[in-house]
Amino acid sequence: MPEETAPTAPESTETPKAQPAVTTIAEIGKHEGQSVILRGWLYNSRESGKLLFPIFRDGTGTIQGVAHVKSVPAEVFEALKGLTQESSVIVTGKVRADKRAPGGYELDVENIEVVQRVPESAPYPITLKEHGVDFLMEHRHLWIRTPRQSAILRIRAEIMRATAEFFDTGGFIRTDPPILTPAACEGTSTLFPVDYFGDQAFLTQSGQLYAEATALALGKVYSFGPTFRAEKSKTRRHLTEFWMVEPEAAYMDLNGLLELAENCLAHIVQSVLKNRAPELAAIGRDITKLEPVKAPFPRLRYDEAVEMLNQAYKDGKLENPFEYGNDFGSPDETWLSSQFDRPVMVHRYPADVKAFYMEPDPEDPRYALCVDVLAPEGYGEVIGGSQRVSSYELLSERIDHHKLPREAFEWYLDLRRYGSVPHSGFGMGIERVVSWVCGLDHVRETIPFARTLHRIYP
RNA sequence: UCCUCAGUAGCUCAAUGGCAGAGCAUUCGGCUGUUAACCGAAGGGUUGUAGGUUCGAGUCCUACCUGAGGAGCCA
Repeated sequence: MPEETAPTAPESTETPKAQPAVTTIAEIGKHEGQSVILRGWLYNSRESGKLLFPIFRDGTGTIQGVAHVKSVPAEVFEALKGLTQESSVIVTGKVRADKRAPGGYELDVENIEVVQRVPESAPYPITLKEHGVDFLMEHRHLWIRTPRQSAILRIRAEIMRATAEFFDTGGFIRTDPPILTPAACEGTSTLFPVDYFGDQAFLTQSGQLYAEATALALGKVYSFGPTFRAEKSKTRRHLTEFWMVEPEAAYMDLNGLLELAENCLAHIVQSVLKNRAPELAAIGRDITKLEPVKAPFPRLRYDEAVEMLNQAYKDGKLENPFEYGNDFGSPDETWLSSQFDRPVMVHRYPADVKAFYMEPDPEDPRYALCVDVLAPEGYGEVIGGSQRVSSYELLSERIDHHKLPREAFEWYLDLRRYGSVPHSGFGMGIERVVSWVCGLDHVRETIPFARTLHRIYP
């Protein structure tokens, strides 16, 4: 955490005496008893006659200021009195510990410079009162200023940092795939078309196939970037643009992949617990639900998971019976994941319901060497991965069988022509991980500007 | 694409088929420890759109528009 760098205090060409230090609200405890400068915004203010209680925020937290008509210069009192919500201010004040303050400190205001005053005629639209989701999303550019939303975005940043740290320190080389692609990677999802100098191109829906190529070049790799799905999904788990991390490793089998997935998620969750405890508290997250998230995770074969679902149906815990051979539906995943105190890894699904590039289990080729990792508390799938088909003949056959455009996959087949090896990888949806770690009920709050079926503004 | 629900003041919501309301926000006034501060007053409306039923529609009917939640598909 780098210290705040030197201020460019725009005021005073006067006495070059000892200037109060510029600091942040998060660091304010280090300056108890001293005068400091905070640069931020007016979050809210309460007024009681001759006594004003402006609440400031600066992106790192909030702190209540106190200004009495007799304790500050008249022009300072006037500037503060009736100051509008979210006006930007540079405030000087003395830090005082106070048991009544939620953060432990208050600021006795000494001076204030109003950088920009929000006019009364067009007041800040987001009040401290309740708002509907649609209104908040329409004002997302302002909604992210609220303590809860900024805490979520800080946790998101920590999750992304810890993810990169996990792979960087684990010998994985970051090799980002193209975002503009010539054809469907998996041939299933709906893609966003783009005009590419007169040719049809698409926004990527997965970097996996490219990661396979870089893995065979560099050994262990990962990609980390945005992904696009044009599916008309309208649920709390879907975005049309989301961030995915995709590790891929040569000579790694399914067992290695399972270990990688559980270690990755455990590292992420433990990092957030360690480095973002105040933010977790700010959003009211029950951290006893996160503390058990350590390797090893429970592992279930698809067949075992199906048995559990059948029993749950018999016991009346599930509305609909599960039909063997299908992929799990959303209610099935929700119920399964809620049976464990940490993510559960379901592996070896029937090959028929899985993607064409997944390696069949040599012990029983009706099953695929794949895994879905389901987060607890009903959050469902956060990771999907598999060992990849390494045989040229089998992959070639699968491409034909799925009626994929063969010429678009020639380069991918080359990976099996020239030094093919067993290799594995997975994709992890960052927003779903953030949603689970934060205990949110919708992924749209996990990214600064969510792109959903009916929203591309702001 | 399918199912369900919702659209009334800037925001959150009320209103039995019978005068369009409240809280917050804004403006004005009051208040020396407030915690979404409080007290008093004022301004603020084409009830999503278009038709229909009715003496009378925010309310009932039809269509459409917009959005939300779920299913499917996925991360």
